[in-house]
Amino acid sequence: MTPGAGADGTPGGADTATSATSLRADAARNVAQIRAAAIAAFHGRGLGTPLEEIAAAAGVSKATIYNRFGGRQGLIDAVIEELVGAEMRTIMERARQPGDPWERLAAYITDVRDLQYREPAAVDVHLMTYPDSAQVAAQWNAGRATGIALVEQAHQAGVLRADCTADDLYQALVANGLALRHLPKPNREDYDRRGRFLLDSLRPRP
Amino acid sequence: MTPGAGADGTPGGADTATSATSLRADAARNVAQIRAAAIAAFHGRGLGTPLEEIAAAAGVSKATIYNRFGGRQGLIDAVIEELVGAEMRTIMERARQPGDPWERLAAYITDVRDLQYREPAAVDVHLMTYPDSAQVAAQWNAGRATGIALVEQAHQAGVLRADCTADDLYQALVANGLALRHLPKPNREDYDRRGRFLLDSLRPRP
DNA sequence: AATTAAGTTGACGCTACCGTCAACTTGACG
DNA sequence: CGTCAAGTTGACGGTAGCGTCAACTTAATT
Repeated sequence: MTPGAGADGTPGGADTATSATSLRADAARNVAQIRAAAIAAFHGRGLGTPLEEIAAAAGVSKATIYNRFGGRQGLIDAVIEELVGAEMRTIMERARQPGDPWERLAAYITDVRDLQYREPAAVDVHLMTYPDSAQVAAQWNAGRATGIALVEQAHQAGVLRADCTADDLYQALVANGLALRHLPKPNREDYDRRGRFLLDSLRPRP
Repeated sequence: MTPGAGADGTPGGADTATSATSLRADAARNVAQIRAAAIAAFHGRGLGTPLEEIAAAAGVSKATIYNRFGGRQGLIDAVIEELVGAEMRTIMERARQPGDPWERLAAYITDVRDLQYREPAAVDVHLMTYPDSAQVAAQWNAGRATGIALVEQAHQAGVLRADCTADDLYQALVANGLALRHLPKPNREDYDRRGRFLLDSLRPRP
């Protein structure tokens, strides 16, 4: 049996929770070490971190990652929830809470920007750098749907400038992520001030 | 004598204008073809275009580019003025014209964004992707100085929100360039609308 | 047309990453 | 403690780009 799973990414059945489908002890240990190393590496360098680096950090060979996870995609699928999904879900939940439409939209934007600042891997999700990962695609879609809904509600309440589309919002957030990825990281003060500029630019023109 | 020039980038003396320092006829022809190919390639793909591609388009071997220009840097130096410098200079001149400080700042931002939209190589200059090219560094500095001056004058006239710095402006323009570089090119209508958002976000808060 | 300096280039070695496989090692079980 | 399927890995071949050099070609000069 080919160990690496082409599509599902969980060859031995090492789902985030139930990693019990009869893995030999050493293999189970390696899975854990690789996951931990991947989380650390993705956190520091984004989802494009060379697999050999992750393997070295986990104390295994690159080939073992292919054996256990089937490649980068499977590895991403195995850790993206813990790395980004949980936080994104919290943010979207907060945005779905009843309340003032503008406050909710502003909170969403602020929260996403904050996540991008803290977590390079989130930028990869927002950019869909690895669109073939089912998990990433799902999270991307969820975020997109939330943004669309918030924009629509804000429009209906008249608290968002009329000519602003959901795509404009998406574009602004992605551009922000790209800047974080490619430019020296701004200090928090500057970053937050620019966040305020963005929010201000979205208010209805007086 | 080593042909490729380490620092000045013009080995045979093939300055933009006076390419007369005794190049053999075939070599002079090659220089012209390489320049033309580089301009076309940089225009389409930015300053990172593989040299082998440019060489092929020019009908020469990659090594000839190294012989005549000393590598990517020299090649950039040889064409960046024609490719970007001229337009940037026009833009800066327009911004230095006497007139309403806000109009001038807004025109500068609009013009730079427009140039970025039309010319990928301009984005490389704004990003300083190749900081070792003297020409590129010079253009970058000139643009930066112009931006700083415009921001200062706008502040003095009270037409720019007080908490906006020149770095904020730089960051916004660079993020815009990054988005153009890494995302599907937006249509003109969307792009211009977002430009208006940016300008609006810079006005003093009421 | 002979000479030769100037010019060109194919082929090479280098870096950095990916993905694979035959051969080896080892945990688990009788 | 032997057996062997499960697991690991070093080494390999592939891609994509860079920069260099010895060997070859050719324009210019006499």
